This record gives sequence, structure tokens and C-alpha cells, in this order.
Amino acid sequence: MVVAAVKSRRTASKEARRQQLIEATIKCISKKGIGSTTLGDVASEAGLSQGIVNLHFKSKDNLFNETLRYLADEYKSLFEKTLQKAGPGAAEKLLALMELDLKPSVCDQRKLAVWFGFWGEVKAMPTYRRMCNDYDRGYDEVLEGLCKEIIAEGNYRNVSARNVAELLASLTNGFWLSCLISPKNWDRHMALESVKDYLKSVFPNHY
Amino acid sequence: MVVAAVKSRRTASKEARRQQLIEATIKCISKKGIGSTTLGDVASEAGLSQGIVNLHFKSKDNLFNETLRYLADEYKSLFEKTLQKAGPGAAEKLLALMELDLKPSVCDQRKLAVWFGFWGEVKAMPTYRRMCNDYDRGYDEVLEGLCKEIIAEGNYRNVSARNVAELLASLTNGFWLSCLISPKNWDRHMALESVKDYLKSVFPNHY
DNA sequence: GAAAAATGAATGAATAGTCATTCAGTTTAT
DNA sequence: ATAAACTGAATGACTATTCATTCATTTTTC
Repeated sequence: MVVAAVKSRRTASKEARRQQLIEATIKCISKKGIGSTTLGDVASEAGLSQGIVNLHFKSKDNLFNETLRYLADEYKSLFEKTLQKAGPGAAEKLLALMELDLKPSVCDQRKLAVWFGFWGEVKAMPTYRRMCNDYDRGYDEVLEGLCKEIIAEGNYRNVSARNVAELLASLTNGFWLSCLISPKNWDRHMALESVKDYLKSVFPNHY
Repeated sequence: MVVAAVKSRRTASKEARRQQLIEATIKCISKKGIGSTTLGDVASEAGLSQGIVNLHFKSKDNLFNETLRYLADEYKSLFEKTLQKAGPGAAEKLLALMELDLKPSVCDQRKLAVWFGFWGEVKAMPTYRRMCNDYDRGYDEVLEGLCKEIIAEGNYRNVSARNVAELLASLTNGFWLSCLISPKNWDRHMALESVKDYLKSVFPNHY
């Protein structure tokens, strides 16, 4: 429907085209990898002409940056919505965030391919590094805060909020990698079970 | 020493040159990312001339494949050595393997940059995918086997060897990503503590 | 044991192909 | 009619690959 609406008009609003091109970029990167995605690929994936990307995004670099930012913002908004809606307790919020990371819309091969593509290039592009770092830092702090609350509520001894939070964050990154590399063998339901088992074992009074 | 020996001779054995070029490739990829590493970069990093890579490795693709294989084999051999030397119990072996993954020689920024670079391109290059999958499968099976032994020994109920093994494998992948992306904030000692905490909580009779 | 010949490693200039970017011209919307 | 969106051929920069040549080393010859 959306596609038809876009295609029927030869000219679209600047925002619509940018969006369309970002989506085409995600598709291309997930199919061919960052390294061999050309502007020609993106343009033809979008059904438009060679020069279109430079018209709407000044450069290839800029297109890629905007694509990453788009995905980061999308995740951020899901994260915040989840944090707000779940609850009321910290334990429920924490679990809801873990569930979010294992939802199909987040564990999406296409999007994950883009994330890992950028992470692989992180050394070459300081911009990506800064962006990733900033976002991640924020999420880690939220997780740590929730863990602190849970620890206080449950009077848990010998449990470090920081360690648990970092473990959970690393765990989801690791699961995403499995999802990307060996989607056939990896199952998000099992992963969620593992996470729940873990939560049960560190916070037995809560889960 | 080795460098001097290599540099003093204008001609070196085929094997020595290949090795030298693979090491130069790792350095380049970790500095500039896969996407912008050119054969010229690799050659000058090695202090050799333009055409040298094509002489020793037929193509750029081949050089990259051999580089990945080199790293994979190196890890495989560390893994096997660890598995063999540690023990005698399954619990000690499992811990030793986790410690291996968090040793500086494995958590090496340069090498991790190459791994993640390739993972990011995995969609574009089926060869990488197959290689990674094959190796990973093997490691997962070993971990699962050890967990099974531990579960039998300790009569643990409600613990799935498969889940624990997958969690541990994903966890190390996640830690490696943290190490690559935010080396300043990430500490391998803390990571090891987290892993130990986890093991303690799932296998309390063993750790 | 020295000179000559053979070997094959290494060079670096030349080639060929790819691709980001530009822009003059075309189409569409208002 | 004018502005804005879009096209696609042309441009130029970059780089993988090739290859004729150079050079160090080893082998052969006398």
C-alpha cells in the first residue's frame, strides 16, 4: 500500500523519499553487506535513478549515518515505551526490556545485519563509535538502576547490580549475533528461557 | 627480531611472506576497517610493494579468507589445548574455557576488529558464514557436553545443558563486542567475575 | 673457487573496472 | 510559468590486478 502510494507519484515529499531510501539501504546492506552496497544498488532497490541518493542525502557517508541513526532512534523509542508501560515493579520492567530485545521486530535479520555491519566498521568511522557508545551507555544505566532497585527490594547479598546489568546487555548482543550468523540453529524462545532462568537464579525472590 | 630477519633478506620463504601479509592485514583491518583496507595499505604495512598480495594470495578475497582462517585456527588450537590441559573435572574445564575467552590474547582489540568486520560482511560472503558456523557449532557442542556432565554430577534439576551452553557462548560474544566498541568502559576482570557469579548460581555445588 | 646460468621473489608502472558524485536536461506539481 | 523533484549520462577518483623488468640467491660449470 505504502509502496503503491509512493510509486504512483513520480515526485514525493522530501521526507517520504528519505525514508524510502533509508529502507532500501537497510535491505541492501542486509543482502550484500556494507562493503559491497553501492549507491546504484540502493537507488535501484528503491526503484529510482542513479543520482537520487546524492540529491536527498548529500553523500554516501551521510546516507549510512542517517540509516544508523534511524535504527538507533527506532530502538530507543521502543525501549522507552517498554520501560514506561511495563511495571510497576523494577523486576517486571527488567523482564519486559529483556523480552523486547528478543521480539521478532528487534531480532530482525535485516536490521541486525546493519547493526553488525556498522560495528564491524566502527574502527574506521569514529562517528558510529560515538553514537553507539552514547546509546549503549544510557541503556546500561537504566538496567543497572533497575537491578539496584531489585537488589534493595530483595535484600540480595553478594550481587553486583553493575555486573548483572553488563551481563544482560552483553547477553543480548551475543544473542543478536547468533541470530544473525546462525538463524537456523538459534531460537529466540529458548534464548528468552535462558534469560529467565538466569534472572531466576540471581533474583530468586522476584522471578 | 623476526622482523629484522624478514626485512634483511630481500626474498623470504613463501610461508614467511604469507604470514607477514596476514599479520599486516589484521593490523590494517583493525585500523581502518574491512571496507577501507586496500591491497596498497596491506603492502605498505608489510613494507613491501604494490603487487605483493596478488603474488602470494591470488586475490584480495583470498587474502581475506586466509586471514579469517588463520584467526579461526589460532583460536581453535587454544581451545583444544585448554580443554585438554584443564581438568580433570568438567567444571574445571568449563571454567578454563570461559577464562580463555577473557584472556588478553583472545580479547585482543586487533583480532576482535577483524572478527566483527567479517561478521558484519557475513551476508555478502557465504564462505565466512559457513566457516563461522562450523567452528561455532563445534564449540557449542563441547560446552553443552561439559554442562551435561556437570548436571549429572550435581543432580541439578530444571537446568538445561543446552540453554546454559548457549547462554555462555552468547555471553562471550557479547563481551567481545563490548571490548571492541567501548574498551574504556569494559573490563575483562569484571566480565570474568560475572561469568563466575553466573556459574555459581546455576551450578552451586560446583563453583 | 670463481664465473656463468638459472631460478623465482619482488617491484612498480600500466591497465581495466568500479563507483561516488555532478550536472544539464526532463518531468511533474502548483 | 515557475519551482521543485528527478533522471541518467558523463566525470573523475580510486584501486584490484597484471606483467615486464629487476634483483638476490642458488646451482651449475669449468
